[in-house]
Amino acid sequence: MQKSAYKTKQQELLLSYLSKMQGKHFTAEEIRAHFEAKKISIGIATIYRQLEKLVSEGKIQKYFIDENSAACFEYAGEECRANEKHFHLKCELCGRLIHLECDHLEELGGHLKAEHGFVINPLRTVFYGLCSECASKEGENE
Amino acid sequence: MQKSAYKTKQQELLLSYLSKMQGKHFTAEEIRAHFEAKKISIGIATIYRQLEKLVSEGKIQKYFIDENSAACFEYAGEECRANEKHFHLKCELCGRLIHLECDHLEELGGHLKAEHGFVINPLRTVFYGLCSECASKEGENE
DNA sequence: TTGCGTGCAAAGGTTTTGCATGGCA
DNA sequence: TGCCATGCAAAACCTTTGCACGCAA
Repeated sequence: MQKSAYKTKQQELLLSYLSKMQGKHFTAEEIRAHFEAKKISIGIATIYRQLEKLVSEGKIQKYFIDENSAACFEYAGEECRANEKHFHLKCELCGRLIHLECDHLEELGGHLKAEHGFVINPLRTVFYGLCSECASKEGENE
Repeated sequence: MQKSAYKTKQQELLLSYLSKMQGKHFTAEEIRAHFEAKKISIGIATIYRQLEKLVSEGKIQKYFIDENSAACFEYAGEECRANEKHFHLKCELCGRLIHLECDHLEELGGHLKAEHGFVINPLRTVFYGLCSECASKEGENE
């Protein structure tokens, strides 16, 4: 299970970049483009392999935003990991991804566990719907 | 907006099949295989086009279960459509997809709207986590 | 007859994999 | 030196699209 015997430059670069950008999301391609802009070339395959490893180690998370677009990754800070209140909202109209911390959601987790035996994973769960701006726009038209 | 001027055999077959299988989920490929087994050949492109139309009409829903596997579709019964309490839970371990109706979740929708201006779409939102069985198994190991 | 829906094949995009090379220990 | 990680290219996968044909109205 412990196979990451070697430390490499790409590994470090990647992790340090992600950790500096807490609270933001990235696709594999965006990461590659970022380093390319800095004249650092990292193969896309390497990025995918590193991200996969980091996900399995719990250092970053992977989100499914849209099935036809690329997966999003985000650094999991220490606070964030132990946080049952942090959820993601995805607007179906404008595509915005919103971070939300709310006690009510923590409560929801407790309820699902107590009443339904389901242990929710806030790090992977995404709520779909309409953000406030798009919802009010929609309201005008209907 | 109303362009479905024509009724076709494939259309009927597809909708009647999906409506008979309420509460179950299908991928486009599974649908194709089902009809092939019955010696009825429907092109995969046609299935995708029909499903897309049915989704935009609200007759079926589309779920993102895993980003690297195919999208899942499910018939939206009348009761189901007007239902703010119907949510899906996806077990990350055993892969099971659970249907859940719960007043608490309806309340959650109200809270998100009132406090955060976010209008949740229950038909697309999937909660990830561990089902009761997998959660208890995990508990033993830890 | 008109034109939408179908089917096939090709294209599109994201992610994975095989294999030779390079770098860490 | 030994072996993991990298990089490139090719493959795999799901989904969309272009185009000609067939079928519904």
